[in-house]
Amino acid sequence: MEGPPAYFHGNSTDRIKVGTNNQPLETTNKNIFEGGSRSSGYEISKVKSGKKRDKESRMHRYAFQTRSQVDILDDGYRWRKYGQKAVKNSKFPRSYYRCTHKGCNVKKQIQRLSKDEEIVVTTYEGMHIHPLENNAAHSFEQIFRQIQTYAPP
DNA sequence: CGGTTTTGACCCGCGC
DNA sequence: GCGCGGGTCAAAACCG
Repeated sequence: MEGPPAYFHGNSTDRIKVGTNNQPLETTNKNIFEGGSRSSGYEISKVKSGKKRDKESRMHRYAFQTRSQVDILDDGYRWRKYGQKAVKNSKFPRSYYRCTHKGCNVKKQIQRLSKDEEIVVTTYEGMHIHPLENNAAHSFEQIFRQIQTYAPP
């Protein structure tokens, strides 16, 4: 398996602190509820046959684009990476993270656009049922703040 | 040592 | 029915 981008190779443990606006951070909030042309498994309307316990997990989906050099944004939660797949239209692989809470099944996808490698699309799926770490909540709040107040040159 | 990343395999829905 | 594309699992490696 060769082909992982440089940023994946080198610093996978390197997490960006949101409070540190060292690099330009351009963010655009947009919700993607597309499901039209392709089946990407976006919306699970009906469950089917007694497969396994299937709860309403893929309900709240929210994604925002971030212009950053790092993929992992510190939102104050603990994430465990459980997969990485290459997307068809993207030159870069998509990473799958899951919240490491007890009973909190929140998932998170991180994808980088092939055209603009500076743009990182982060997609959240589900709702957290557990409070944030001590005072890490400020991280997420600051992310939101930067989303709305950033003014591109 | 424990938690997490890594990476290939496996699964599932859909289109041909 | 098979192949494709995307999503998840699980075992070993890895790092504090």
